[in-house]
Amino acid sequence: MKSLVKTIARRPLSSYYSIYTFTTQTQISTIPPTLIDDFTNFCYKKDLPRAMEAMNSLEKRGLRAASVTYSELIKCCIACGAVEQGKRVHKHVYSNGYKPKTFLNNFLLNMYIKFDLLNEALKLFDKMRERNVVSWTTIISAYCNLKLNGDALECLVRMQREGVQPNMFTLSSILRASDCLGTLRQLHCSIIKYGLESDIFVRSALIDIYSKWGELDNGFRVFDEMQTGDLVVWSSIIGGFAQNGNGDKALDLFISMKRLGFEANQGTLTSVLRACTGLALLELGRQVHTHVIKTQIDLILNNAILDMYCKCGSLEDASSAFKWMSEKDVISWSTMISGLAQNGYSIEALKLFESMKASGSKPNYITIVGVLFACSHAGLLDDGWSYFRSMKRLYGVEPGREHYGCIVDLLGRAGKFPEAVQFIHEMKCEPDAVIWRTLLGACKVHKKVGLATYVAKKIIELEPHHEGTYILLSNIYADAERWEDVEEVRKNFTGRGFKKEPGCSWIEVNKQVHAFIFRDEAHPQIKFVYRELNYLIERIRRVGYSPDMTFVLHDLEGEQKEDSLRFHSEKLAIVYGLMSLPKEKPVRIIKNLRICGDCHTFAKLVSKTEDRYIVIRDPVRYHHFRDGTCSCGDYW
DNA sequence: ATAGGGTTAG
Repeated sequence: MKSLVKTIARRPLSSYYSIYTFTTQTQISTIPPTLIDDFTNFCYKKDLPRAMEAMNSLEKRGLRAASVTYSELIKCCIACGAVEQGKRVHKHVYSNGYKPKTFLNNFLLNMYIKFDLLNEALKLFDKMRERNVVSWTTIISAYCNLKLNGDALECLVRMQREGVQPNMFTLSSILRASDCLGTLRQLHCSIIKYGLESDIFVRSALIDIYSKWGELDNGFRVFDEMQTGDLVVWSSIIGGFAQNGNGDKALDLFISMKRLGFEANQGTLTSVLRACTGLALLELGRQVHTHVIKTQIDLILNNAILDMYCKCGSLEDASSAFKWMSEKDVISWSTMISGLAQNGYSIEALKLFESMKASGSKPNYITIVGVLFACSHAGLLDDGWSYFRSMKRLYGVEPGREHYGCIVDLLGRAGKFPEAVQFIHEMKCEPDAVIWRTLLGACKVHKKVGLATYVAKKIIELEPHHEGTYILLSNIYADAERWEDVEEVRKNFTGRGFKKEPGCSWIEVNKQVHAFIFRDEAHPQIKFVYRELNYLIERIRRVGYSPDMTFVLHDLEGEQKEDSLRFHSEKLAIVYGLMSLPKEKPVRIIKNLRICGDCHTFAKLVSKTEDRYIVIRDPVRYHHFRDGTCSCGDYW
């Protein structure tokens, strides 16, 4: 009403009367300035319903507010997710042949993108007279979000041909669209050319994308030259190392970041947890968990916590964290199912899968991998087959390499070799080295030397540089005491410039990691460890232990053979754990190579004679030793 | 007005 008085007061007295009479006849809304003011106020107050009403009234009278007012209203529609209202605004803005300014069009573009209406946005975009860098960036980032990388890159060319130069917004957004390293390098060149490398958004995007393309070195270079950075840049580089299996470096950087006074958020801590997961640092991971539990845990962080506990072999912690989660998504369920399966709790994993379905959560590709893995791990041939055969129909998931791999494993473990080979040939995709190596693993378990030779040849054709293949094959020959063949493989292996990676096992004691490397005597207490180990071997010899010589890679003689077995790194780590941890604490060992049969027997017997719970994580499987048995059922 | 990092398998 205030504005009404003002307007009227400015007019000469005669027209005051005429307006007054006029309004009483045709309702108050004919007085335009009031309406526009009200409209503006409603928009700024985010009162969508009344703003829309006011806009309709304006429209009826062919009136229009200022562009900023409309942009406020569009923001309001976006915030409320009001699609229909948004479209009405669009129509109104364009009514009576009016041509809105570019910035208002950009607001409309942005609105359609936020509403996932790319086509509407494109229709508008094509009609716009002027398209500035914001218009282009809006479209490009929409393409990037939809993973339409080609379209995004094409836009980058088109905009420049129209004379619009990309800015830091454009480039930080389009980096994700790199379809190969070449593209990435070209984009990086453009960034340098436009002098945008120091922008923190561009920097974090560069670090991230280099890391995703496996060239973290380049990402680190960008990071290292940094003068100014923020939490996201730090998180990108920490995440990069964590995702590329360099947990050490990730944790180092995390410490540097903290020293500079940055407070980690949930995103950063998710990466830190992933680093703990990779290194199997249960105690450090637990520390992160207890820290975040006091503040805030979102779904992604919670999932990372679950995974950390599973991969550190502590299913008790994982299950309880899972139970307390207020919200669970497919990833939570899948993590838990795979975690149980990998740790040898197949039945529990399958039960959890049933609960998942009952909860209404829809299994995805990865969930089914976990389910099939559970079946193959426990040798549940029939269940595995039936899940595999019905996955498409029941869950809409087309079988892929990983699923085929599980079935090959399932058949191989069951000793059904003709079926496994036939299955591989009938798969819908070309068998790769991973599939054949699965079969090779089964050959080892069932001592199928002949088939192993054939399979290994296939693998070496496909992947000549994979060390694991040679080691596996040589062990298969050693098993069969075919020493000439062992020597042949060894020659082939070293001839290609490989060296067998030394076995390394580590254990976390009192927030410190103690690593033991085969034939390495650097550990300060190594003498005591050896002494204890000898006592221990004597004790378990009495309950029937005799070193199993077939697990020595090279053809050595008698005593020497036993010595090299005796000092396998996991035995040293186990002994150290027994010596330094209280009896009720599990001895958790992590190692870089697969566990050998002799160490496996050793661990089983020790768990019995010493009455200890021992967990060993090797690169592919978990072994929980309790009371003389292992969760893997001696099948790995 | 437009932009960046975090979770499941292999």
